Amino acid sequence: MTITLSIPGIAADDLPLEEQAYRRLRQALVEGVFAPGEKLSIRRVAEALGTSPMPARTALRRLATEQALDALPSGTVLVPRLTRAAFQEVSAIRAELEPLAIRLAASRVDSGTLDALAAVVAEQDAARAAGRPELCLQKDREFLFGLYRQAGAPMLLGMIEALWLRRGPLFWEARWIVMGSPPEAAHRHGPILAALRRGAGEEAARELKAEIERMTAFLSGALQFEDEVPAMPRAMRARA
Amino acid sequence: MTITLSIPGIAADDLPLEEQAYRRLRQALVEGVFAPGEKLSIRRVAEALGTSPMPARTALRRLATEQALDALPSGTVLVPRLTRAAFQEVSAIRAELEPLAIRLAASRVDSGTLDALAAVVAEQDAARAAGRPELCLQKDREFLFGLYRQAGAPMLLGMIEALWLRRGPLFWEARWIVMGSPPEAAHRHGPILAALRRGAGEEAARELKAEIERMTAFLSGALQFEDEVPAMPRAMRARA
DNA sequence: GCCGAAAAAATGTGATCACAAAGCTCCACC
DNA sequence: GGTGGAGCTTTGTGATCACATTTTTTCGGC
Repeated sequence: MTITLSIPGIAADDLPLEEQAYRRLRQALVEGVFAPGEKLSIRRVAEALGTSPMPARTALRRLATEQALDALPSGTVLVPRLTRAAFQEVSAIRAELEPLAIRLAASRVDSGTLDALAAVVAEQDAARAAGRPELCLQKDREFLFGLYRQAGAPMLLGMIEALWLRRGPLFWEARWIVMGSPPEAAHRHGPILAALRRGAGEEAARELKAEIERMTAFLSGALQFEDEVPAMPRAMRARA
Repeated sequence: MTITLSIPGIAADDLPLEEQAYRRLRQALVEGVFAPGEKLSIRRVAEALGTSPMPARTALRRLATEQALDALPSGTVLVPRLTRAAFQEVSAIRAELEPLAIRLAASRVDSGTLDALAAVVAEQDAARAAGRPELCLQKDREFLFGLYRQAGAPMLLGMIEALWLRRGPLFWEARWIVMGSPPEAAHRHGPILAALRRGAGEEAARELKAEIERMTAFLSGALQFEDEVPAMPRAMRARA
């Protein structure tokens, strides 16, 4: 029962079903649609996606391979619980890789791109002032990845994306905390931009590293992790 | 036509065929069985493995996901050519992540493990003296990963393994160069061990970083990369 | 001899089926 | 009331088939 969802000529989604499944699952993971610890069975996901089990199976395997999902020895795959240790591990790796990306980008970025990034920072500040946390986080991501893309290092970019994916659900839950947090916990991208304009890549990298470590310390104190929650809520959301 | 290759009770390879295919392909990649740029079709690999196309397909996809293989837009997968830029990118990432692993391991290793690692270093020196490059590289890997495992950081370990996998074929080709190289190009693990015994994790990390950067600079000058070879040999090895 | 179009082969994708193992349910029995 | 096991359900795995697309080969024409 294959149902074409849109006119084949117009649609941009002529991608393989497996790719669509992968992206939708990935998006759902970032958005925190699934509860940590929830089992994702191939057939259930396939049904939710309206496809045969095959694309779902491949997509789930891909996500498990990049550790965005955990795999049981039986083969069953489930949404990982981000423990405190895992959060700190992800943060420690970020604190090494993202400054490296900044250093690489520093010698390649042009002033036009820096202007565009400055605009993103301004939009982020506006979003924060307007009390729109999800837009604020989106702009934050836009700024950083816009910069990382300039590094011209595709593998590094992929690894950083995987880290963000892993951290995704937790960070999404934490957005309200971030909004109501004291000023010292807010991202400060201005100094990074300033350093880059001066061509001081090393300094920009140090700024970012400090920012990540500051944010990690704050969240580490503000968040309650999966391994510290006595009872698991176990939400039953089958949508994908 | 499913042929059980060994007695089900005794064999340790009761793993899923997909897992076996994945490991064999991975091993083959590290050993440089495939020529860079060689296309690996699902059916050909499946035939070489003696299975149906399905496990081969999943295994190839997994390897492509972790960027151990390149994927064409058509879906065809091929052995990546390690360009100079890619080699330097991998090295730059290694120079950040592996020292981090050392730092994390520093506060957790016990002296017994350090003794065992010292033995590995001794074995490596012996292998070098005996002119056995493959054993020497094996011991090198054994030493470093033995240390990284102590970090208690599974994601980090997985990322480092992926980096080594990507670098694998090239490094394998380079083993003769490394053997005949001047002393300043040889790995020096002694100082790392010494620093760890003193509990100076930061110093050990700096040592390793310097070692990786030294090695990178040397290989960068000694090796001829895929993007710098005028004609591609295009070996036809179908074995898996 | 060389270029290009048509035919043929090969390839990736996805659906469906069969099967074995793991998990769960429910009821009998202690 | 608690426990254990039989039976059913669900799950992952792997094979096979059909189909559309891409790639290669081949052959005709310039």
